[in-house]
Amino acid sequence: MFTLSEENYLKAIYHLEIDADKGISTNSIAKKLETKASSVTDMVKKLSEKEVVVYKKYQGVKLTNYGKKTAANIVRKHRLWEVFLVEKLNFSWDEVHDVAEQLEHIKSPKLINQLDSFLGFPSNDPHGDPIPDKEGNLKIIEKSLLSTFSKNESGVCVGVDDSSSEFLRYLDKKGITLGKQITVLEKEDFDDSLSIEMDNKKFSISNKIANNLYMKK
Amino acid sequence: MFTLSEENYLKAIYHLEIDADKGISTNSIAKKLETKASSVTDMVKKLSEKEVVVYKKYQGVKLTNYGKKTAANIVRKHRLWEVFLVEKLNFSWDEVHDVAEQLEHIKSPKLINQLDSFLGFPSNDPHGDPIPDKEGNLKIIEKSLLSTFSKNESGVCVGVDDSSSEFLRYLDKKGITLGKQITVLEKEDFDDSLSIEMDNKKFSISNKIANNLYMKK
DNA sequence: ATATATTTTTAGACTTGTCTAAAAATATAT
DNA sequence: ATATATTTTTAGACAAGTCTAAAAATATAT
Repeated sequence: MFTLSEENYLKAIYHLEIDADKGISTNSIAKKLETKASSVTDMVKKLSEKEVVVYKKYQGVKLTNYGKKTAANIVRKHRLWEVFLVEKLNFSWDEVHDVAEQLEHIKSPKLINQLDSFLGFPSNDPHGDPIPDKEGNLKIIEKSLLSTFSKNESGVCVGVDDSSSEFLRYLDKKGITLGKQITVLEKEDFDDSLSIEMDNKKFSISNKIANNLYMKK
Repeated sequence: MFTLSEENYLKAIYHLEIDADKGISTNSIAKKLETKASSVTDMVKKLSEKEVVVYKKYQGVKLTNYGKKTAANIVRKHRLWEVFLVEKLNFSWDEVHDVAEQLEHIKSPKLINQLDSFLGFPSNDPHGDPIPDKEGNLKIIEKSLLSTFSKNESGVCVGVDDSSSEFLRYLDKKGITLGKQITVLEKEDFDDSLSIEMDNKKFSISNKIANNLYMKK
């Protein structure tokens, strides 16, 4: 069994490992959890004791298989709760994160399995992120940032990189939601902004936005 | 804002105050929370600092209005989650307690209000206990223990006193659920057991059982 | 390759919530 | 009313998780 704090560390390391394949540095964990490097060192030793990470001084950490599975289960809970909040309790996608952050720590296998079934076994959360299965496996889908599209390319919005309230509310304002078909009409060289077409309407978005939108071609 | 531990103390004191009207003793809190009297003294001082209880050395504690409201809100959350687990996730009434004990500490007013609405604003939890409203008010209903019924008296089961799994599973086995009409046919003097009629069937139950069943006449 | 900067770890301290053992206050019994 | 028992509080300790400041290791730059 893991404490709330241990679970948060596991989840942070899990997320960091997804984009970086090498050992995860003490500092990167500290940054992600908004804590101090010294605290990370302390905790990492405990996690190593519990055999969820491999840790060698000054070399960073790496999740063991057991650690990966444990972390994936926390992420699974987080994302299922997010679906619940949006689908059943009328939360909008920019409001779910903080609550799911609490709910993910509830311990009850029955609860999460029943919730999964109640929600119809969803495969993605409200931000398009995949929900790990019971064994902790993630189905990675082919996706690319809208900012990488070239002129006249077209695709469907399947996810967001940044899940901050500000960004999500901006998307709401523009009518950009998961499932929307978007076509790049023009790329501006000087600021990398894009002219796009969506719902038969044309408008332009900045590079910063395009750089946070995942598309399926 | 209150810590998990503080919330548990508040809830314990709240429940103890419901049947005892005087100051709640250190020992009774310790017993309820399965902790030591010295720990209770420590915590009670903190709660007193936070103005949720009035505490005088050796005199026990009493919730302030603010404390009562805070505690009622935790109970409200607990009972709403219990309804959710039974009605939506197919938990049986003997399985909900431990999970609700965790869920009651989730902090999000929107969550609990939406949950309330999603459940259709229930007034009682799966054990028949009333759910406090947003202001912390409890609607106390008129109810009496089946053990106090006299011969030929009849009523509807509206709650249980003991919510232990063992007791609830016994009731399931006998088919006794909330809403069932029960008539006392006979009272045995030597062991205070009752012969009752329910669903056109006659059977007998011990005094211990009758002493844990709340009825509405 | 050596000096400098950065990262990581260690050492020691602090907070929260708990405990044991002993002291103090209150309650009970004869 | 005095002795005895019970309850409550205090004092001091401990574990978990965090922090600051200093030391040690590693990385970077010229």
